[in-house]
Amino acid sequence: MAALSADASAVARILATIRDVPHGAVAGYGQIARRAGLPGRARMVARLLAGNDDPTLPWHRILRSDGRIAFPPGSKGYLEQARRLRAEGVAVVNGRVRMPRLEADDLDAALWGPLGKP
DNA sequence: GAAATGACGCGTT
DNA sequence: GAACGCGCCATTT
Repeated sequence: MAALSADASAVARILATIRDVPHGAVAGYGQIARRAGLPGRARMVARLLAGNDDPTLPWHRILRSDGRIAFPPGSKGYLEQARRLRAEGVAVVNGRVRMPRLEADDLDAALWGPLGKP
């Protein structure tokens, strides 16, 4: 049937990219989308996580570009994500993660390797 | 087919 | 750094 959701290949790439984020590290929606070969589809990544059914998917490592938790402060998802991040050694203050800045730039290159650079 | 919605991003103020 | 506004993408009503 029918292609109900977005292309399965795109979804697979996104999920694979998320899974590639190592323990204790964080990444942004747009970052994931870009690495998955879907620039500008940050929202698609969010939608995927919203409907994700995979408990093994490290969704808690995905944050906004500002390094902030995407959930509204005080909500269940917010607390859950913050709790999980801290459990991995990630410092979360006021719903904001303290570190992406230094790694954000290096992250995609450092973890997954040089993409459009050198 | 138009309008509304949402785990987003970026530039401005 | 926070608040605002506009743009972008995909699904739903």
